[in-house]
Amino acid sequence: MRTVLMVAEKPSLAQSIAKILSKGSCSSRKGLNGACSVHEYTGSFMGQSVRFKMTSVCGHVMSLDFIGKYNNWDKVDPAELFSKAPTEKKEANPKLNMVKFLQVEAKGCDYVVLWLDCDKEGENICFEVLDAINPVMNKPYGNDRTVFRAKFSSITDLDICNAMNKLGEPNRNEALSVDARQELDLRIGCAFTRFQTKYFQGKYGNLDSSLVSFGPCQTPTLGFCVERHDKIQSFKPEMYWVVQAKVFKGKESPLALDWDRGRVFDREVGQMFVNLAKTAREAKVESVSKKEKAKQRPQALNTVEMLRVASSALGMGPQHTMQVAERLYTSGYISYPRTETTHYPENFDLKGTLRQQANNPFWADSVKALLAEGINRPRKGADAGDHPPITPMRSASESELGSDGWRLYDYITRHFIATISQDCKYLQTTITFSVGCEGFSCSGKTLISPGFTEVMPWQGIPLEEAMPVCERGDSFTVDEIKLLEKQTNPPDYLTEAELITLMEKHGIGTDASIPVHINNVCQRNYVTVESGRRLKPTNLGIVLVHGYYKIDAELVLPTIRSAVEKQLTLIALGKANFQQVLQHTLDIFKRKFHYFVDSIAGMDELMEVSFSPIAASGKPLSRCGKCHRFMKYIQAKPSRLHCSHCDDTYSLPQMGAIKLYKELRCPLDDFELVLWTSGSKGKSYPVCPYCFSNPPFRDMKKGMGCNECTHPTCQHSLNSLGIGQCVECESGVLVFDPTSGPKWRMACNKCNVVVHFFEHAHKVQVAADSCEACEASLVVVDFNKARSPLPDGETQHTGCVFCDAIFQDLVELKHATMRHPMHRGGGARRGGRGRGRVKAALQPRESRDFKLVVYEGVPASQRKDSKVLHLFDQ
DNA sequence: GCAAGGTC
Repeated sequence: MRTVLMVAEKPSLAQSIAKILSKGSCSSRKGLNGACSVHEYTGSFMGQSVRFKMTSVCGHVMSLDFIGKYNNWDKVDPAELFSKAPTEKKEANPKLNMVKFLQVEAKGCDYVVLWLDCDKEGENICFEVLDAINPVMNKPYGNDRTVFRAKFSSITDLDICNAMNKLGEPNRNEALSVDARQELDLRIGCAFTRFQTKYFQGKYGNLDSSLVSFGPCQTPTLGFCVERHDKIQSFKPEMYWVVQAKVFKGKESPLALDWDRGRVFDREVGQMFVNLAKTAREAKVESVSKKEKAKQRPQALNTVEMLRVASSALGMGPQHTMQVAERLYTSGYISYPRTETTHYPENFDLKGTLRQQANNPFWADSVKALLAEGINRPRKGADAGDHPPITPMRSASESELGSDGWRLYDYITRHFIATISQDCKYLQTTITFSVGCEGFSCSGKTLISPGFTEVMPWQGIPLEEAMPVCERGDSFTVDEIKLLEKQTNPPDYLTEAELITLMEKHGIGTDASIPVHINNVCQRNYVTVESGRRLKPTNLGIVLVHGYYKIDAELVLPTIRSAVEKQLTLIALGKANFQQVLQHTLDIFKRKFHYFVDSIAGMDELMEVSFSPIAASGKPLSRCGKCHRFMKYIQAKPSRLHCSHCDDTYSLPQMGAIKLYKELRCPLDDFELVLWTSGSKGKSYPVCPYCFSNPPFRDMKKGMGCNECTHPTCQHSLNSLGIGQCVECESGVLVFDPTSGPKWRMACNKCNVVVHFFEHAHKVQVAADSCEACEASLVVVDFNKARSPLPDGETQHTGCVFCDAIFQDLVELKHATMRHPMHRGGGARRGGRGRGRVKAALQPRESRDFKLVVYEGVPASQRKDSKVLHLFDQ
C-alpha cells in the first residue's frame, strides 16, 4: 500500500485535520522531537487505497542568517551586509530537530500533501518541508505527480474535505516573496543596527541600552510613539468661549443646554452672543425628536481586538496577554488565539458553545435567557481563512485559571455571548430651543433594552437624568446665560491600544508579531509603559526618531514597510523577478545606509544634548594593559570598561557586580583583573578585561573568565584552581574561589553549582597533586588551632574533597556525591577528565599587537549619489 | 549581540 505524507503548520492543526479526514478514526503517536504528533489512518487517494500519515512542523523549519564569519561585529563593516556577506538557511529551532523528524516520517512515502496555512508564509514553509523530505521520499512512478497543496479557508469538515478533493500545487512565487522579505529584513536590519550600536556605544557612556536597534517594523512602531510625544510638546493651548444657557420649567431643576455654534475663539464675539441671548426671557421649544437607536453587538473576536481590549480594559500588555491566551488554549479553555478572522464558520456550533456557559454564576442569567429566547445571528465579519474567531471551549471557574487567566477568559466569554446577543436599543431624545435668535439643544438617552450590554456592562448606556416632557411651542424660563472661558488641552501619550490600531492600519507587523515589536521598543529602552498603559518615549527613543527625521525620514515612516511589501507582492503575483526586486530594493537601502552613515553627525548633535561622552562617564577602576592608565568602569547598560587614552572599550559580563581584584594582572596582556560576583549564590571569579573579548587560547570562547582559562601556569586559571568535574553538568569543572573565605567554596565554571566546604578554615589551597582514585586535585586546608575539626588536634590536612574520609563531613556534597560518576560503582572513570586539564589545546593567540580594525568603506567624498534615495520613486 | 516571521 502506498503512503501519503501530509504536513500542517502546527501540531494542533494536524490533529484537527486528521480527525476530520479520518472521520475520527486515526491512531496517534508522538514524533521523535516530542513536539509534533503523527496521526495515521487508511483511506483512499486518487482512486487507490493508501495509508495516510498526517503530521506538522512548528512554524518555519528554517531561518536565514549570515554565514558565521560575518557575524563578527568587530571585523565586518556593516555596509558589507548589503551584498557581500553570503547568507545561509539554518534550522529555525535546532532543539526541535525538525529536518530529521520530517525525514524519518517521509522516508518511504510516495506522495506528500501540504496543509500549511494558506498565506505567503505557509507557502514558503511548503518549500522548506519539500527541501527536507525530497531526498528520502520514494521516487515517482513514471510521470506521477507526487507533490500536492491543499487550499482551505477554515478548519471545518466541509472546507477540509473540499480542499482534499481539489488539491493543487504549491506556489513558488509566493514562497519566493517570503525569501526576499527574509533577506531584506536581515540585511537592512542588521546593517543599521550594528552601525548605530557601535557608533553610539563607542561615544556615549549612559545610553542605557545594550543595543541601538533598527528594523522596518520596530522603528515605525517607535515613530508612532514619538510622533504623539512631539504633538504634546508642540501643543499650544488656545482659549475658547462657549455660551451656556440654563433653562427650567415650573418647579423642575434647571437644564443645561448645548450651544448650536459649539465654541468661538474670540471673547468679544462670544460676549456679543451672550448679550443677544440675554434679551430673551424665555426659551422656546422648537422641536422635540425621539429616535430609536441601536448600539451594535461586537463582531466575533480576533487576536488584535483581544490585544486592544486586554491592554485598555484589563491593563495587560500584548506579550503577556498572548502568553496567558496560549496557556488557556493549550489547557482547552479557549480556541486557537492567533487569528485574523472575525466571522464564525457557517457550521460553527454557537448554541453548543453557549450552553457550556449556562452554569457560570457570572453570566448564567444572560445565557439562559438567550437559550430560551433564541440566539441572535452574529454580525458578518471578515474571514481571513486562517482560524475561527477566539471563543471559549469549555466552562471554567476563577479558581482553576488564576487571576490573569480568569480575567482574559472572562472577557473572551463575555465577548462571545455578546456576539450572539441582541443589539443594545435606546431612545435618543433631542429638544431644540431658541433663546432670542440663538439656537440651543439638549439630548439624552434612555435604555429600551440592554441587549449585549448586559454581559458587557462597560459598554452600557450610562444612566442620565430624565429629559423634561415637553412639545413644540412650549416655553421654558431662562435661568441664566453666561460665557464660559475654556482652554484646549494637549493630547495624552499614545495608549498601547491606539498603537496596536495604528500598526494594524499601516500593516506594521502581523497579529503574531505586533506584541513582539511593542515589546522590543520597551526592552531597548526607547519607550516606557506608564499608567493606563500609555507609551512614553525615552530620551533615547526621541533622539533616534528626531535623528531619522533629520537625515532620512523614510527610515521611520510607516511607509517603509508598505513600500517594500508592495514590491514583494509583485514577486508573489509573478509580475516581477525575485532577483531583480531583491537587488533593486537592496540597492536603494544600501544607498540610504551610506547616506545615513555620512550624515550621522546630524543625529549625533541630538545625542550630545541628552547623553554624556563615554570619556566623561564612569569611575576609574582597573588599569589598561597597553598604556597602564586607569580605565573607567561604565555601569550603565551595557556595562563595560573604557580606556580614554587608547580610546578602546572592553565588554564585561552583564549580570552581577564588578570590582577591582587586588590589582592583580593577567600574565598574557598585563591588564588588571576585575572580580566578577553574582548576586544570589555569591559565586565569584576573576576576569581579564582583554581576554574576555579576545580569547587567548584556541579552545576558549568570547565571554570567558579566568575560571575557564587554560593558561598553564597563571595562578588564577582553571589549571591552577580547578578541582574536579562538576557534580551536576556534563562539561563543567568545579573551580576553587580563593576570595570566598571564610565560607570557602568552589563553583562550576559552566553551570550554577556551588559547593561549600571547610567553613572557618584559616587557609585553603589547591595542591599540584591529584587524587589517585578520582584524579581530582588535592586540597590543602589549614585550620586555626582553636577551631580545628580535624582529629587529634591537627591543624592541617591534604586530601581529595570527593574521596578523603576526614574531609567527608566538611564538604557539602551530600546529595551531589551520589551523582558524582567517579564515586559510582567503585571508581568508574570518564576518560581522564578529572581536573579538566587541557594541555593539548594550549595554543597562544596569534598575536597580541592590538591592531585596529579599519572599515573598508568608500569615503563619502568619493562616493557618487550620496543623497537619500526615495523608496521606489518612478 | 542584529530583523521579522512562523510557532512550543
